[in-house]
Amino acid sequence: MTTSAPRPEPLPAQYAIPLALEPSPPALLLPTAYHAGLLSPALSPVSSLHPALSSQNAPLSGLQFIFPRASRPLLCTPSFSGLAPISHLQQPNLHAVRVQINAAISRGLRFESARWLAYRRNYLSITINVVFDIPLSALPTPQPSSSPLLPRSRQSVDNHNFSIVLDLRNGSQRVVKVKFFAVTVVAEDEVNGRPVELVQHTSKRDQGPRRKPVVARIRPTLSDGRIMATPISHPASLGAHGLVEDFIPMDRPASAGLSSNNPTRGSSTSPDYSTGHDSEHEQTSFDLNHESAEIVCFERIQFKRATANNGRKNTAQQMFRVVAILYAAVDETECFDGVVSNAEHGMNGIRYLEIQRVATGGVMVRGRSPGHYADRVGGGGMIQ
DNA sequence: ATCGACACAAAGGA
DNA sequence: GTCCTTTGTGTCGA
Repeated sequence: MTTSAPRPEPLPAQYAIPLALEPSPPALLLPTAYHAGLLSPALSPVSSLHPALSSQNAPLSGLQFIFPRASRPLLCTPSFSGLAPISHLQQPNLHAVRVQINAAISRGLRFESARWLAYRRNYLSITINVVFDIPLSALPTPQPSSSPLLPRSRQSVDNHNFSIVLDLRNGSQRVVKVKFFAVTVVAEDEVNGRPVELVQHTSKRDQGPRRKPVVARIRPTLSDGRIMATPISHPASLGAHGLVEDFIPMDRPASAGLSSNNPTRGSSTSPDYSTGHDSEHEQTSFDLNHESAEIVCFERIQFKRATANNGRKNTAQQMFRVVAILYAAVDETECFDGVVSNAEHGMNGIRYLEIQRVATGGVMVRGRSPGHYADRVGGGGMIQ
């Protein structure tokens, strides 16, 4: 043990209560906090949790961790603030659909010296949960072809129950049916909004590919009277914790996951990036696994670069923020040049329209080892 | 200074 | 106990 510092000690109790430290609106402690109703008191808790989640759905005062290795400093998360929707969803009956994106960084950040701190080389886990807020009276008719694998309390909801209102340059609007929804995570400079690259590793880390975080397709699911967004996944991609660790990238056919010989030894669930076409397969060809939770979890995310001027006095400290984005995918043919909305091209005639995003406040990202900063003037990893 | 690559070590699971 | 996987981080060179 001459080259490595000892494992970090468990966080002192005061660090495990970000609510008391976070200056911005209340933050999540755990993904399960969504289900405890902490984030959205107007919404009822979900009862159809995956056992791995529900068994740990203890009161937050117990500070239960849903991830292993309790010695890691986990589960401090800055709050994500909602911004104004960029596009508007509605149902065919013109009922407006409000969207709530709940996101948390459940691993990889520390709260130190009154700011959020990350290390470029350490993994982040970012969880996203989406709730489509529709009055019970306006709930769509469930699909008759709902998967028999679904728990009785859940039924998939046809994406075509949702439309998006596109603003056109000529001032008019156009209503387009949603083919499917997707979420992703990006980062940007807190001051100027310029993109900051994130990378996602496989469990092989340096031996595997590094990619941008995938755009994870999700499916609206009627769950106990609410429409939640369930990650579309396949059994091999479910991790040991019951959380989804891997998603169908935009450029991977949905059917590939079912036939891939993705090893499931241990908790390793390496994403398979080898195949490469987009798919417009409707999710009906891809039954929702009954173990899926209503949480998308992006594992092994890293900042590609550090913030500038870390630890230098009399210089402007650069800060990054993490952004969770909800997209609605529509047919490119329906989305002609007059569309004002923020759109990104997918493959095979799909265009991703941003519905809404939520973002953290500033996060300082250190590029070197913790020991480097601990040795600085002030010691103890002082940031100044 | 930053960042990628290589390496070692610690923790946990099989 | 061993062996393997995962991941934090020390170090070095570009």
